[in-house]
Amino acid sequence: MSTPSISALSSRSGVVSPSAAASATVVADEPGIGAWRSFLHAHARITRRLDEELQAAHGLSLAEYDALLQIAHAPGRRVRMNVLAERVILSRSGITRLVDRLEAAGSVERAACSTDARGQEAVLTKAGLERLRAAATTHLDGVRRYFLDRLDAEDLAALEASLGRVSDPLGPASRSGHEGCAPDEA
Amino acid sequence: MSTPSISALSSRSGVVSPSAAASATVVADEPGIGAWRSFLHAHARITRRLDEELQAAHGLSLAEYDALLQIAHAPGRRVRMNVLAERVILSRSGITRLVDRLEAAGSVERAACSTDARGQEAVLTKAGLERLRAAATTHLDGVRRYFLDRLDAEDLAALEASLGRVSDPLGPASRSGHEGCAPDEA
DNA sequence: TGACGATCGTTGCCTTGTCAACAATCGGCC
DNA sequence: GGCCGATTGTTGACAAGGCAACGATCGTCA
Repeated sequence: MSTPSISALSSRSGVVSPSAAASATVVADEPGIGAWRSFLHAHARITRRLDEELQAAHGLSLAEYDALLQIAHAPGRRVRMNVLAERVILSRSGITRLVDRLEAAGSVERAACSTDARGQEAVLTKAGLERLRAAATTHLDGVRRYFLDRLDAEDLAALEASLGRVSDPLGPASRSGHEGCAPDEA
Repeated sequence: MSTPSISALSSRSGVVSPSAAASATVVADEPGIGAWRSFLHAHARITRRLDEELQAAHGLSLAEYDALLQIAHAPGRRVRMNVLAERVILSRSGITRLVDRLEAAGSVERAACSTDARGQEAVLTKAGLERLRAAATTHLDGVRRYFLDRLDAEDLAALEASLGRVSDPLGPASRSGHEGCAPDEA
């Protein structure tokens, strides 16, 4: 588990020091790089913390928590592996294995998809829902402490707008609007 | 390589639908969660893209790039493993292995630390510097395309301020101000 | 109806990074 | 000076996730 780090990646100043010998310039700097570094740093620190807390308190990684949440939100509390992978931002094999774990833990069950014989759905169990509920308090508490509480409403609005703009199309991105197989739950 | 996903993690609405049967409420929602989700999403998308590009063009992961950059910025182009780990946000073992790779590629060399017999330093080689320079153009170009160009100066300033505030102390964080062993390069 | 490319979920193999344990060394305190 | 806890870098064992390949199925088009 844990966050993969990624970390920062840019420069500070074009020239290290006037006295530094040979080739002093490493990488040209640029306005805005500071924001980028803050972005990476904040992400690395916060997600690491959140993951630790979630793991310690409920034995869930952030990705697993997210998967449970996505399933819980879907109509019928079931989602095709397919779309789950997309939402949690994992490869198909990654989702297969993540669901394996959740299934082994009894939080999720697999079910054949009624309209597509190739398909599998991940269905949230009662135990899974319970686990998610418990984990949510821990998680949301962390998000508040590390993120929300440090920003006022204005900051949050600005952040959401900026970051939303940043991640929107991002090149040749595919987007499907489907959900699962079952139309809905009774 | 690639980004570890992490993904989003919160809720949309407290109640799924008035018609949804049994326990409809999954997780309580909260103002600001939208910003948080944007944050995670933007990070996942962008770093994945940047990592792919860097990997394809120069065979470097984002973490490796960052490590090279950190070393290049240090006085003498050398850094203690110790502090390098801290800056790249990796565990000590993680840094050992990352430097192993860079060393195998000829981008870095290990050297004993003059003032602490336990210590090792990662020293940037000429080839490493060259590689970093080449990679930097690719990388900075990506950062611009995916991040900087989508935000105006005001957004960037706001982002930097907000995110900086968010990642600052973050609880019991240690901070050392050291650099390496050698005072500086001739 | 049958053939053919596309899609779905899974699996084997690989890479990356973590944790725990280790030997070597440091630093302080007696 | 010598002991003892703390720190440093490395290693072994492991978890997580990606890619490529697979068998099964779908959808389309002839």
